[in-house]
Amino acid sequence: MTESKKKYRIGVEAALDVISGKWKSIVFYHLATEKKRTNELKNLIPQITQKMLTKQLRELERDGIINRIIYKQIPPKVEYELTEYGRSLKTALNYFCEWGETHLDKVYGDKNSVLDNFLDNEKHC
Amino acid sequence: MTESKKKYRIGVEAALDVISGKWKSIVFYHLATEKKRTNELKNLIPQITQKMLTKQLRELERDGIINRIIYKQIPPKVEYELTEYGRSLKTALNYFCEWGETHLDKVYGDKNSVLDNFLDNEKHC
DNA sequence: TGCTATAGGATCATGTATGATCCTAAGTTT
DNA sequence: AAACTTAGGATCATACATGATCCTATAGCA
Repeated sequence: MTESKKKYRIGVEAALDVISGKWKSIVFYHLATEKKRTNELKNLIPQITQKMLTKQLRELERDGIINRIIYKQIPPKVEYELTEYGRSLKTALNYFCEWGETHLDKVYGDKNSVLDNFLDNEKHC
Repeated sequence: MTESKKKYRIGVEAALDVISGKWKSIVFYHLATEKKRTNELKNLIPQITQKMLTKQLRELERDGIINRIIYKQIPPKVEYELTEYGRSLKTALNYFCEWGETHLDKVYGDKNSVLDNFLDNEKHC
């Protein structure tokens, strides 16, 4: 996704370029419900470093998935939200999420033994 | 996907572990139509090295996505086919593929300028 | 005997993604 | 004036994914 005119063989490759990686799907997930400030995201994903978070957000922005909303104030305030285009990814990701949970059930007997319970009160998919 | 009891936050992460990587989706795609011998796959994906192909196939097999069929003969003959479970990924991947093609259209104006035409005669999704 | 065909193992090299740590700007509050 | 707050840049280190190249087993056939 970085080089100009990278070659793809099937659409899946292009989609994976946009959403794969260690953090992107999680960031997407959190933004899917509503827009969030940088620090909110950081708190929702404690293990991510500042640098990685920024990098993922930049790439998602470059790919048109999220908007970056800058408030002119000190201390700085920045919010991120899904774009309309980003929301169009939801359906596909939802199928992926369902399949993934089924897969975890299959591999571990019970998906809840490996799914962090940080989202207990929300739906995962 | 390699460690035992890796932690996930959402199902998407588990699904991505199974199908992301530089070659997996392509291998899956080729097996989605019908089973293939190792060398057939190698020829369909000329850029992949023998080592990488074998590695992807082993991982897909470990994750229950494909079957490895060994014919007891010399020279060796091995075929790979999607399992029933592997076929259950098709729907989700199809959505991903459609979205990916749309994305390429959006980014490059025309997806066909970046999609290798090695599949001209077949559907991409 | 020596060659071919097929699947894949072994070794070493490189590239890309991720991570840890420290630094900055500039208003506001004390 | 000093400390606080927030977003994120800069640097250096490491881990993991991918790649290039060479080697092997074995039966059949020329």
